Amino acid sequence: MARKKIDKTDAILQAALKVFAEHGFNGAQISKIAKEAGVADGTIYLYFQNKEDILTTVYRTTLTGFTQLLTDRLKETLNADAAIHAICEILFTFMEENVHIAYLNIVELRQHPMELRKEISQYTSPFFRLIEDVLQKGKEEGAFRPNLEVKHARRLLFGAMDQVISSWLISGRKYSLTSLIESTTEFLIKGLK
Amino acid sequence: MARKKIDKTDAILQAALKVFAEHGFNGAQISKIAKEAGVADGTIYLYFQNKEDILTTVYRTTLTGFTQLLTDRLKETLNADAAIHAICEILFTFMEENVHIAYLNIVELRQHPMELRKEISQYTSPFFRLIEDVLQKGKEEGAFRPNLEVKHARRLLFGAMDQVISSWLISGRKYSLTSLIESTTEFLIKGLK
Amino acid sequence: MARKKIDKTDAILQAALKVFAEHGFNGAQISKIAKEAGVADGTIYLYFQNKEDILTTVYRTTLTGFTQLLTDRLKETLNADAAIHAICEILFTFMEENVHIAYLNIVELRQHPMELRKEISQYTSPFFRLIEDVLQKGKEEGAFRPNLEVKHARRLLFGAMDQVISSWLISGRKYSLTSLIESTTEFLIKGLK
Amino acid sequence: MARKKIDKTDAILQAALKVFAEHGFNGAQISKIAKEAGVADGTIYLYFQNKEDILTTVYRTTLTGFTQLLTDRLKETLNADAAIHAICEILFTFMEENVHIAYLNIVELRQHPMELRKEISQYTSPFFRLIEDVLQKGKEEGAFRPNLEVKHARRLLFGAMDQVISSWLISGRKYSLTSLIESTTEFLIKGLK
DNA sequence: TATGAATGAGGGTTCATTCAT
DNA sequence: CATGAATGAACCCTCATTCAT
Repeated sequence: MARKKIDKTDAILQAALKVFAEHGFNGAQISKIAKEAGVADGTIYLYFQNKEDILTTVYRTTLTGFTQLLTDRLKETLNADAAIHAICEILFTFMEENVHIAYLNIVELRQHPMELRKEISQYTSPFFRLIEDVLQKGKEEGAFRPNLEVKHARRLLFGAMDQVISSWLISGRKYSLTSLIESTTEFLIKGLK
Repeated sequence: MARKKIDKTDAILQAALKVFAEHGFNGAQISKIAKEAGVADGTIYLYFQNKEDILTTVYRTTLTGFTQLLTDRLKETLNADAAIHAICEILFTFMEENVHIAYLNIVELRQHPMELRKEISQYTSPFFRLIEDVLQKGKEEGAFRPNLEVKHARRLLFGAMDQVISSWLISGRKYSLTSLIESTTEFLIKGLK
Repeated sequence: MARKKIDKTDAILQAALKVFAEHGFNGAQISKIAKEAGVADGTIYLYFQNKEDILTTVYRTTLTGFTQLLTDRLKETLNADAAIHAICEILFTFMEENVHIAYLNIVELRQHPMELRKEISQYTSPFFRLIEDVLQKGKEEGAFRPNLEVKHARRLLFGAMDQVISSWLISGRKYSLTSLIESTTEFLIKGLK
Repeated sequence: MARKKIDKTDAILQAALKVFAEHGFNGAQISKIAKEAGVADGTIYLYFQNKEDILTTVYRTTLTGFTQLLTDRLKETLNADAAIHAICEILFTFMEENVHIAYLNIVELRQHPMELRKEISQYTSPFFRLIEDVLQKGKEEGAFRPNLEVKHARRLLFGAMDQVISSWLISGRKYSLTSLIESTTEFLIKGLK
């Protein structure tokens, strides 16, 4: 029973991720999501409060999963430079393997009223904190310059990588995203020295 | 007469910029824009084809103005490093002085159907080309590393700066954006070496 | 279930017939039709594509029904003169019993862009062909004059009857339409001899 | 001055006739009529009360002119049969020479709320009375059958001719209307005997 | 739980009419 | 008299949400 409930919730979230990514929040009708999930329109409201709740949940589960993945991987890294490399590698690989999430990110992350955006940023912050931890440790280890403002640096890092991903998507994914890991990492690490 | 027409066009564009920035494209009702501009709903359609046309025009005028400003300023720069500094300075200063444009940028730039997005990218590309020119020249001058892929580097640069601006806006502009010019420039230039 | 769907489709068509007949296509607001049908505005769009689709469907069902009725009746007629009489009788009787259809006919039949008109003429042509068949057979049987141009004669016939109906409606139906069957038939048959 | 006023009134009426005929009442925007007439939108309201007033006036002037023409011609006819022939000839010839009026007739004559239609029928009645006079005289002369109900016969006559004109227009005027005078007249006269 | 038919508020756009110049 | 910019009411259609089954 509980199992069934999770299955259906999942089906809806999967469907929503796809439809949101393809059409954006406004272009994603509930009926489209329902059809994609193989349930009735009304059923969706048994699992979610409203359309916004679906989007929020999609973000939460997605980002939680990604953050967990990154956390695990960072434990294996030996030094700050390797950690930066790992972050970029994990991010690019993950996006190349989960294109819907990548699209959702650029299509939706920036288009909402401040209110909703704050709700969403709640789920990005663990990811951001991971980056900041790496930067902080790198600073303490002497790998990065001592006057580095960690939060600001995190924004520069994330912004740069995010833009690379966006451009790749907008181009229609005509080239490999992971092939850009090395050159991107070089830029980032040098910038932090 | 002609003067009056320009005035009204301008009033509508100003209003539209504000309302689009505050509510996004979908949340911006024509009636809201009209009220803000101090005209009747129908009047807007004497100056613009439709809602999309307003957004497009806002982008065009806005970005054209900014690009012109940047072009002029870049002529005065002596070397590649100074040019990078100038780009960041002009961008941050402009955004701090034109908050609506800044908001519009993060709220709208990425949320539209591909068709409209291509229309818009038409107006961002001159700006991007300016950055690329600087990078190319810097490469040739030996200021940046020789294996730099110009387009990719432009994305890294723009993404990093863009994210700094976004974060500043999302924070509610609680700190000064221009105060971040130096630290941002340092990151960018080092990354390019 | 299916039953219910048909009922609602029918209710909307009935309402539409009435409202179209009273106000014409342009004067017939969807909300008026919805109210008359006892449904919400949006419900109409669950059964029809758009306003035009409603009108088209009204015509189709209406004219199909009438043509069927006439076809059946014509099978029983013995000669050409009787057939002409039957056509007039069926037409006048039908219109007297279905006033809305009569009104719709004169209010709407001729007022639309060519495109829509062609769509509609699709449903009138079976009726016209029935008349033409009668005329052709009458010609062959020697009941009508041999140099009769069938299509032209059909227009004369239909026009004459149609005008009688129109005048009757415009008069406010102050007299009986069916009482004019004999005199009308006499005119038509003599004209064809 | 007075002359000028008439000129402009005329220009507007000519333009309105054309635009109404081409697009129907609802499809005929005031701005279209104004442009066609070579005046400003507002100017139209110096000469007419509103859009409906323009249509009404177009009908009045048009039909008055035609009725006058017919009156003159009927004076020359020697007998009832010749008069019927004359009516058909004048009507078909006039319509072939004034296509806009012909179109206006079928596009508009039947599409209006009863109120407006009665206003218009005011201007058609002189024409109808002319036909009725011919029929009455023919009855008295013994040219037509004695039990002929004049009004009813007029409707049959007019309806038949009107339909021939309509079909001709709808066909795109691919054949000559006047070539149908003889066959039409034959039908009408025989029907009246 | 699940369904999907029904709801009805909301919004972009048109265009007859007005009025300041 | 003439202009045409401005007005704003009106209307078709969409779609998130509800609720009877």
